[in-house]
Amino acid sequence: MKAGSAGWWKARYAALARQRPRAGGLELGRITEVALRIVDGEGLAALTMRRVAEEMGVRHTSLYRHVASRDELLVELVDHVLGEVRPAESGKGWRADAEQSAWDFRRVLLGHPAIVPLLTAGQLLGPNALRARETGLGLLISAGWKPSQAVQIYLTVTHFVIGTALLGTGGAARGAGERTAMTDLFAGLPQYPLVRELAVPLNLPDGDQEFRFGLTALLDGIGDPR
Amino acid sequence: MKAGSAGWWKARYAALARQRPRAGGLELGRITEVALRIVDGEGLAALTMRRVAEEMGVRHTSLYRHVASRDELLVELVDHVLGEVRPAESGKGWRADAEQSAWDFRRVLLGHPAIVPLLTAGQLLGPNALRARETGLGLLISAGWKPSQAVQIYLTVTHFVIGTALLGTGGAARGAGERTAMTDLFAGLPQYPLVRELAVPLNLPDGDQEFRFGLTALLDGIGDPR
DNA sequence: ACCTGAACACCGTTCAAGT
DNA sequence: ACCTGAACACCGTTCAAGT
Repeated sequence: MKAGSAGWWKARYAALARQRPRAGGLELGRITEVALRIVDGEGLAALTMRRVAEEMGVRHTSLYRHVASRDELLVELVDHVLGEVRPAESGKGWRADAEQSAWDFRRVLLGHPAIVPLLTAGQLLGPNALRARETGLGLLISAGWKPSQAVQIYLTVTHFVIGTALLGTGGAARGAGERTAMTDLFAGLPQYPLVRELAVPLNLPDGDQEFRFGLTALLDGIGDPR
Repeated sequence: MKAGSAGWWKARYAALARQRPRAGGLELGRITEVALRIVDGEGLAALTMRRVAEEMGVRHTSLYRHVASRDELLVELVDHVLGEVRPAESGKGWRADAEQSAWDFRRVLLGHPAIVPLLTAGQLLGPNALRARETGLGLLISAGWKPSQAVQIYLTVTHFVIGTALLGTGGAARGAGERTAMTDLFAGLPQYPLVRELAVPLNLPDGDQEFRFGLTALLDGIGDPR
């Protein structure tokens, strides 16, 4: 059973419903917290089973009593992070709500850049993901969009947020060193005059501004329910 | 020197310019081809140095004579794939050109789904990436967009194409098995009625249709140069 | 100049054994 | 029920040695 698949989540939901408040604090919850701390601080590559175990003062083989694989841990981690997204409630109409939701989703993702690539691994079917989906669709449908349009809009905007988070964090040239290296590189490549001339805005994009530009264009282009 | 960084590419361009047509066919070119074949057929995880070497009838340690690391091989692979993108030449105005470029870029990415995640690793500074960038910016600027606007539009559309390719290939539920598993899952989750009702369009999105919808909205929202 | 063999320092995962 | 120790089958990478 592949971690994160529909079948996997079905078993997972069943386990959650069955679960009694255990004595020593949920072990999986603690593992997830430790994993998130490692990932936030040192990136995804630093998240090894051995490292998590070390942090918890336990042998790495013990973790397999609580989590079936590293992949499964990553799936739990993703839904845990999605739990930080707050439901939109601007009261200013669907477009304002959509904008606020998008910005809030972005805020959460930028807070945990290392887990963003994991959002592309497959369907997001955890409780927090489904809650956000339900809220988003409800917002659009009660604003007058037909269900099929609501799906389209929801997917497009969500994918836009994930895509820009993914490309904004990886793509920007941080630090003065990388910036001068870039100038150096283009200085020796006269065959690309526009690329060279526009090196600064191209390579030091203001992520928030690009996000605002794209989101505005997208929502302008979508228009209003008709 | 981190593979794919500006400094790394500078050295790489210098090496390319210095290079004479070698006797036995470029070794790095052959390595890249073998790597692409593996990746296309079996995914990124199957691309190990040992596997590439085996495919070439050589010991894996020999590869390090031609490529400094696996990361470096991945960077070469990405630019190699970007070489498949064809320059747009519709002759029907900037918007038609932009649409055609976006669809062509999408076509290339869907042809090599396993390398799409690599596009988010950092700046794309290889010769094929810069050529595409130069062409795209030229197209926009000669259509009347100001350079700063051209950069904004170019980045937004490019990121949109990458983002949808990334999320479309990973997100869709392929196959009847996964589809019935999804139905099964939602049947047991009455707390998400909209998610359940709209399970089919949400989880079996037509990637091309979502792409068309989003691209149209984006370009509609961007409008024309003013 | 290029390839080989042995070795190092890591991984994730399994499983019998202990308590 | 939970943790441990040893082991397996992998990785990427380095480097002295061969030709």
